[in-house]
Amino acid sequence: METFQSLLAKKLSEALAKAGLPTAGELTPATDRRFGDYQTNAALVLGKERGENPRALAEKIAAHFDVGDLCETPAVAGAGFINFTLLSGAIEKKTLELLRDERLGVAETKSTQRIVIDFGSPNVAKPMHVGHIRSTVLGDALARIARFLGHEVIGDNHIGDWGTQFGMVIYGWKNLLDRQAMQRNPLAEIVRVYKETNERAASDPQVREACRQELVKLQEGDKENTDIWNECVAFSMQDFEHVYKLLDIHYDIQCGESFYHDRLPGVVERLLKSGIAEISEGAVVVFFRDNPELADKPLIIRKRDGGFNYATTDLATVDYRVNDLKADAIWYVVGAPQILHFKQIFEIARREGYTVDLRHIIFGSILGEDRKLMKTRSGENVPLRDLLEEACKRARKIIEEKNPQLTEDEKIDIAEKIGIGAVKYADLSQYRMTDYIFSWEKMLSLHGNTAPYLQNAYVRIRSIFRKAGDAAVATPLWGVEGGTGHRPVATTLTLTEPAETNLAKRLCQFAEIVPQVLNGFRPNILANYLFELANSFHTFYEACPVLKSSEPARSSRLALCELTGRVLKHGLGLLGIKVPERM
RNA sequence: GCGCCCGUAGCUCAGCCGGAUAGAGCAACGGAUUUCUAAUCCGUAGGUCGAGUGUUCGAGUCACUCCGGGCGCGCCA
Repeated sequence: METFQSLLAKKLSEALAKAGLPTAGELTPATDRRFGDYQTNAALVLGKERGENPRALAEKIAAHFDVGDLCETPAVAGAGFINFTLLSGAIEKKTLELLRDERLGVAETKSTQRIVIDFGSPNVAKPMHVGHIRSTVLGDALARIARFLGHEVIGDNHIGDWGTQFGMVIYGWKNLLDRQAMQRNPLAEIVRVYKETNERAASDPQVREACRQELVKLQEGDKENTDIWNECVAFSMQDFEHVYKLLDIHYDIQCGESFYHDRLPGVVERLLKSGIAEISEGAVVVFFRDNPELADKPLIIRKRDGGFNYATTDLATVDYRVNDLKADAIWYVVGAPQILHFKQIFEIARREGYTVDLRHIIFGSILGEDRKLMKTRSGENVPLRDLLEEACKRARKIIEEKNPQLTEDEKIDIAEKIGIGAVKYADLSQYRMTDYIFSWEKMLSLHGNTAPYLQNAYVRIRSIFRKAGDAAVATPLWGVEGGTGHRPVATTLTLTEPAETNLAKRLCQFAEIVPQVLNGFRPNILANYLFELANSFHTFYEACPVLKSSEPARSSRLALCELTGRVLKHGLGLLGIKVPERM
């Protein structure tokens, strides 16, 4: 199914050809309602190229434009814009098509890729905290969207389970462990001894050296240290799993840093052999002398003491993902501070001849309400687990106020959908590059541009269908998955009220918006669209009674409700956000 | 010192490859509910897009300079 935008774009290039003009400019949604629904700047672009009067060119193009039953006669306006206004018949027809389409009009991509998405990546023996939200939630949303568009996605959790910190963890385990505390809350105790060791090591060189020795023993395969390591990983994984369950995050694979341990020597050897790396001051280093940007920024891939670092691991990871997983693209959803690191890694991969499409998807920092950076190390960060539970608790409180008659099970379920949804939406609705100001108030506010606002639109729709009963909504919706379980009786649509037409147009735009998300990795444009859709629905809801209206309006409006509900549910689903039936 | 990111309404933010008179939400103020969930809707007010130069039919968007904030730059990840 084609979108209005692509249909009009096609007609535009036909018109240009008929007018003897080359393809030029673009066809976009109108910037303002006054200008109709879509616009093109083709005449402006051509006017500039050929030194001709843009308005005259616009008139010429418009004259050759075959409107069919799609839109009104194109209008030339301003400096030479051509504006298109859809005919309501075309909107009605398209809306009916969408009702029958389980993909809601969204076309699958023509160039399917196998994409490894590296996101989340918490560290073992460190608590997951607010700083992990962005990578996890953003990566998951991108994975869902890419998958929906037809890509083959492999979500990979590159867990930090093999770093230098394990020297400290093992040292702390051996010297500082409180067995009783360990039984009560294993992860908390591991974190405690790690932190304490960290502090001791900072001031005591002997402790530092001891930690280093423990790390070397672990890397050499020492039995005792390996056992400790295994236990630490297992305890941490339990905590991660709990959080992932709450967040509804699912990975296809979880190849942490330790997974690549055996491959590291081979990476260094290969790079030395090919001359990409060289030995410098005892370490193995890659220089980028012919790259002005990186010329003074070499990358160490083997330390003087023979140890490997995360650069080595990341290089081995590229190998694995390309050679074993057969990835066409790898997306790293990792914070902005690592820009330089990935530039270096990508440059090495390029030198080695890899053609895989490597993307570093960066995002801004998480700031406290004081606008200062939330430190990730040895700070008093809110554990993610507590944060999410707090979100649910606060949602629960509001549910008790608004809807106390719900059953206990319903309240728990709804509180989770609202609380978690609020946290995710607060993040995803913002452009990823913008620094994120963490605020309980904002995150959990149930007013304005928030998940609960969108969820409420869905709930209102569901309420209508519950009230409508069997007579109005006899059979399931064409068995479509993701349908709301009922189908409107309408086989034709009659849009008369402005609120109806606006809502229908909005619904038609879903298919135009979703593919754009991957262009720049911006889930916020989908969030923004859904907010506008919910807004259009609420306006419609206020202005247009559904069940109390008479035919044919009643059936038409039920159809609009049905479709709105499905787009909201599916759209929020692409962001990893669930919708409740009541709230 | 070098590099990257950011600077838009009182606050939090949209604004994709340059397009028409820069948009939302919150807060403020004024309205709307015998109603399918008011967790809502409608309206009013609010701006030198950090500053300046340049590129052109056209700049929040591109280039350069400066100011302010953040991050990063050889053995942590």
